[in-house]
Amino acid sequence: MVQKTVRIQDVARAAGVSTATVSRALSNPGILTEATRNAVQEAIRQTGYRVNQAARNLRKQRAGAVLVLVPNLGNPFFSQILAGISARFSGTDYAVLIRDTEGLQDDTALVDYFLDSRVDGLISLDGNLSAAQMTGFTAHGVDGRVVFACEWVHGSALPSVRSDNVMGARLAVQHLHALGHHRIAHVTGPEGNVLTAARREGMVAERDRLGLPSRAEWIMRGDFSMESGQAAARRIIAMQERPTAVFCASDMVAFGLIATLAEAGVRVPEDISVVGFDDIEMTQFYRPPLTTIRQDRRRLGVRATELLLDRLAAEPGQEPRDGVVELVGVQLIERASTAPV
Amino acid sequence: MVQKTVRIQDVARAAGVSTATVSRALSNPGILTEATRNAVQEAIRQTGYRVNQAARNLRKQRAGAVLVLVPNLGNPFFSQILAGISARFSGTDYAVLIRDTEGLQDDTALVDYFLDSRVDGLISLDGNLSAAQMTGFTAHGVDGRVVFACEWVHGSALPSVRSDNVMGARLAVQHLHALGHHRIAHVTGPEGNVLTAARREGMVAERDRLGLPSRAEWIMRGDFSMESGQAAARRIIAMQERPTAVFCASDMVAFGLIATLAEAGVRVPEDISVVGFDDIEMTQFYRPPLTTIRQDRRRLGVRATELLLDRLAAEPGQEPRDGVVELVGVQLIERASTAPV
DNA sequence: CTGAAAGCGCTAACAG
DNA sequence: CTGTTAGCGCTTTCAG
Repeated sequence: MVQKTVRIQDVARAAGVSTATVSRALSNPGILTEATRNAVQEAIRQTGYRVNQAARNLRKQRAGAVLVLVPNLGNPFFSQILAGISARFSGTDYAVLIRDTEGLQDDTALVDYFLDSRVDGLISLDGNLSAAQMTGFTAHGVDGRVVFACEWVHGSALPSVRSDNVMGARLAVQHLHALGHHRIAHVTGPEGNVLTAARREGMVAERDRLGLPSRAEWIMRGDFSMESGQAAARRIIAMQERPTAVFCASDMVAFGLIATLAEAGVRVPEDISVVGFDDIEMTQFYRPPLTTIRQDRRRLGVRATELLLDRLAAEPGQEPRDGVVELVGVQLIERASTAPV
Repeated sequence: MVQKTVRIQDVARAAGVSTATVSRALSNPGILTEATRNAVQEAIRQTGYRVNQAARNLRKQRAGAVLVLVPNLGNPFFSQILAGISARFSGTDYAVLIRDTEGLQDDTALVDYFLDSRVDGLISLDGNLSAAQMTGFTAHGVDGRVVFACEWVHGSALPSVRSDNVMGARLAVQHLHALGHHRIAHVTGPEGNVLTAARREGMVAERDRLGLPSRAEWIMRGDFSMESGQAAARRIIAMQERPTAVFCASDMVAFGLIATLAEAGVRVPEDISVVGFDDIEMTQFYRPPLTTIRQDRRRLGVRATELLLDRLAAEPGQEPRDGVVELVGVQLIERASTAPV
């Protein structure tokens, strides 16, 4: 700031009122006479005054910011959720800080962001926060200002907004079954991830409900990446008894799988049908366009933000404490990667 | 913050020193006796003291944050740049605020972020800031704390870190020429975008240098999106005299193009070779894997951050003012979407 | 309805 | 080397 900064006092002087009155004109104009209000407004215009947020925040004992934790900023999957969060916060007087949990040492306690008065709240897209981090929140009484989006922490009562992952998996299996598929494989996400568990659970439940055969080798561990799709494809190619369809825990996995099958001359959907999960932008122009389960990622972000805003508006210590789990609906998007057996 | 917050005064009392000494122990421990330093450190540990950043920043007349402007947070292209920025700032005491320029009204001046003491600096990935925004920076003397990454503002002297877009385009054309292609088309980015201009310029220059034929209809306007690739494919299919190769201004365009050509029975690379730009994650597992120009997006972010950190360290008004243009090298990545004529 | 005054928690002269 | 003191710029009682 090179410009000589104009302070509230300058406005007060220009308007011939006290600083308290200027402050009121800003935060609660209703309680002022129209005359004074106008005078102040005129003075503000003339001086080009802008309130110093740092000072206001200090005085109001708040940080004026929230932290968003992203497992991997480089992963495009999260960008739409971020966009939703960012959009919902715009217009509020909270700044949005973003941090990748990638390089997060376990000794850099997240709760320090609160203790340092750097943030008033936290939205985590990462469900793999350590137990130490979680107890840190509770120990310092900030757990009422933490919400999860997309992922969540297994066993934690903190509020979360998530897709209906179980339903998504069921829809995928139902769709394949309707096309006549019986031998359905699944490439999971990484072990220890809550989404992995939910999607696998839904897949297994629906498969069993429909009385479809199950073979251990048809459930392959992956990690949401294209490389894990590639690995799964290689295993499938080597199988004695190949599945006729594969449900992948993410679209990226599906891409890796399809590309690798194609290299080996296995065609999708003619030889094997493939369903993804997420419906990222690319799916539509992949070859073949991918049948997948759509998650409303933007809405995940928006709703998590609204949950947090509710909590930020509450008296400290009086935040709603019920373990909110808000389920966002998913949808089967039929494209060309699935076909009758 | 529910916990009763411990202030610097509490530490001072516990250590039997003044608050100034505690402050020194924090910022400049060297000037203290070992004895006092230890006493303070012990008191800090006992009390669990953490400095209130808001207060410190107010006192130091800084915001402790930087703003990153992203044209479209939902676009995965930017995530790697963000990751680089975020990584480089971690460890510094600057928070990273992220804002989408999508919903940005032109009357919400960006300079207000500075004037409200919300940020100390700005990195813009958006080169389409209005003239009003730009003059706002200069008028308020904050232009020494603004840098651009990836994109830049045409005609502005503000520092920027960018890929060597012209070279990238030349490499693409050279590669196609080396494969025997003469009739080379180009799908551009959106009009008015600096990247569009640079890449088209490089393409045209190299084409002419090699004495390759040029036809107006072979230069098709796009906007970096898959949809514009789709549109370009339709036009190509309808052409009397089709190009044998297409250089696309982005990988996304290439995906849309290839998928749409394929639908019409035009094969890549057998019938038409395609080169993209960016080398986003997906390219490797697209079908066919895409030949493209790699941009080091992470480095773009890291270097822009370092440029900004230099400026933030300078005395206000004394920031380096030379119009830095830092070029980051690009690289041709040969995959399977290109082949000899 | 408006003003005076007391800080929010910290750092940086300025003395000693 | 350490303490005293005066604010950073704002909001919010408490009087009037």
